Amino acid sequence: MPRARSGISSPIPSVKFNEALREILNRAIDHFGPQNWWPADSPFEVMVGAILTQNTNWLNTKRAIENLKQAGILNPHLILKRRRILPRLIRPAGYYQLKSQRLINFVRYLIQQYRGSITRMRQRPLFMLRKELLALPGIGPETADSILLYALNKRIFVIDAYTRRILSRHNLISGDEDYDQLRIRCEENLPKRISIYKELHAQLVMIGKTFCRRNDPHCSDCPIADLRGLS
DNA sequence: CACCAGGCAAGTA
DNA sequence: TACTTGCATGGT
Repeated sequence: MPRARSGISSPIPSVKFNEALREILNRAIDHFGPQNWWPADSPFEVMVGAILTQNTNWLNTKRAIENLKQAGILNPHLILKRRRILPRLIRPAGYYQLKSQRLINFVRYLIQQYRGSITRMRQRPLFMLRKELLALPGIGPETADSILLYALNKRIFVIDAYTRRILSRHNLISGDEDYDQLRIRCEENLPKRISIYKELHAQLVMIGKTFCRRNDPHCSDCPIADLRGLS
């Protein structure tokens, strides 16, 4: 029997949730093809992208990254050295003052703790890194986990607005879980494989961008339109 | 024109 | 703890 105790709603039994995640992943891959995220030429570019794309359209983020490449400063030391020109270069990504400072703080951390070496950074265990990243200003849970999963190849699942909206609209979660509750619930119901975590998050973003906008959900030809948890 | 985008932090009560 | 607001550009 489903438990409904003490006012805490538990939308769906776990045994169904894992099947739902599997089904979402399989159907999305059928529909969109494998995404092989994160789209970037280097782990450092992933990190920069993760910060620049906060609440920002990916196309605008790409423009900002392209500007950094064009200027030849897409590495920790040069970003620090040329920090004065950052706002102009990353302008298309929006919040450019804020994000310039976030990038500067981040590369300072990378240089001071790891001499700018991502290889050295990767030696450190997952949850020590997560704690360090979350202590930096402007690095919240989603940004931290994106960096950990896609730049450092650590096994942690990324929750974003699309993930929450899609699972919520399909009644697979109640929607009021906090970030870590939702992350852990997903991790518990997924094969413990980094490649699965990477691909599922990528596919959820594809579904979200294409079929599950804030307003205007044209969910008719969405590959998971018929998936529903609970009732 | 309004609304949105691969968040986060600071302020308020 | 639970809301609200600022940050800002470019697409639809």
